[in-house]
Amino acid sequence: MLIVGRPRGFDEEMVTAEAAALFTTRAYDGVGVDDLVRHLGVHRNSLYKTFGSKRGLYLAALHWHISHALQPLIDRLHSGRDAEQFLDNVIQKGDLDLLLLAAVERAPADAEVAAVVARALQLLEQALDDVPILRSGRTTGITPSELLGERLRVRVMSAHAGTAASAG
Amino acid sequence: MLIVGRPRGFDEEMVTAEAAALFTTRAYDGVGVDDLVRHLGVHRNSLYKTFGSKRGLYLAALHWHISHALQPLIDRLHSGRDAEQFLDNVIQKGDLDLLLLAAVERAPADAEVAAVVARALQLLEQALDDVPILRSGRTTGITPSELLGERLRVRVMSAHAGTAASAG
DNA sequence: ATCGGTCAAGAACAATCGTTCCTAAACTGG
DNA sequence: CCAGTTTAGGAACGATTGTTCTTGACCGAT
Repeated sequence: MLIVGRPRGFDEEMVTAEAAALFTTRAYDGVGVDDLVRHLGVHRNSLYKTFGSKRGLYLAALHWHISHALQPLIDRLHSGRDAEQFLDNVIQKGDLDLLLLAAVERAPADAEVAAVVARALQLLEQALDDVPILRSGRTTGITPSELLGERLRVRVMSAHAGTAASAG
Repeated sequence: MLIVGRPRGFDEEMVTAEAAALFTTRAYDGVGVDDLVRHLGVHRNSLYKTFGSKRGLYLAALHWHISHALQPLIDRLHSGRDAEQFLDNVIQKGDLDLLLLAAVERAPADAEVAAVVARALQLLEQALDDVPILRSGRTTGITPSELLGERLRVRVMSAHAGTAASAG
């Protein structure tokens, strides 16, 4: 027994990570299965065999995002090491953009996403509560709302930057 | 001259307002033209004749939202009348949710939306800067980021509420 | 009453959506 | 080498996407 069959030609976690990257750039409905197949290099059948559905892949990507982007930030906040750098990466580089998109766009339409995002925000809030962060010279608390809100603004300005440089 | 032809069977601004309501609940790609036709009571041809495309209708709805939801808030902030009530409606009732969705989901994909949203956030920031708002007993400034970020959180929690009442 | 114009109603368009089916390929245990 | 099991490849599914075409209803001016 314990017959395995043909081995996989892809790394499941790597595929999940790249799917997360795709779902970060465009919204859920804006990413087609064709896009996923193209960018991930994995064929339809394998995706459906592994993740069950497009939604399953999205949920996997969301969980990966929380484990590999949110959790490290929370850890740093609790330890105090490089916390500011991580927070800056959230705001400037968009390290939590998938969570941001899930919160604004997906959560109202998908109850499971709403639950996952709510839990994530709760964990983030606890981490931010425990460790007041040095912000712009003053020691003050910062909430998940402020963090994601600030990221939201930078994201919009970044999208606007490439459009009109001379506009007021 | 000045021949008019058959009169319209719908109010353009009312249709724009209802479209705004639809684009607030679901994301842009999540709202089909069929949905618009169904909920607005206006037929395809009329929509395309009036707004040119689905995107045109969305942009009209976004502009309407800014004129009829954001601008009144800005006016109240400058006059100081009922400002807190309006801010609370933004956070609790989601009076700026279309702007929130446009900022997070649509702006990165549509340059014109990015420009409109950036301008809107700029106007909101000026209004919030001019008039410090009394918040939770303390007089302190509030930024658009904090406002929309707080709304984001309430929105997620609201979506999560109907799902699991006993979950921690 | 007839023409020029706009609007309404619905069928129809090609394209894309998420998903499934079928067959060949690649591996392990007998 | 053959049976058994899993993945890869690609065509194909019905449904829905945004958009356009066709036909007829309605209005103001001649």
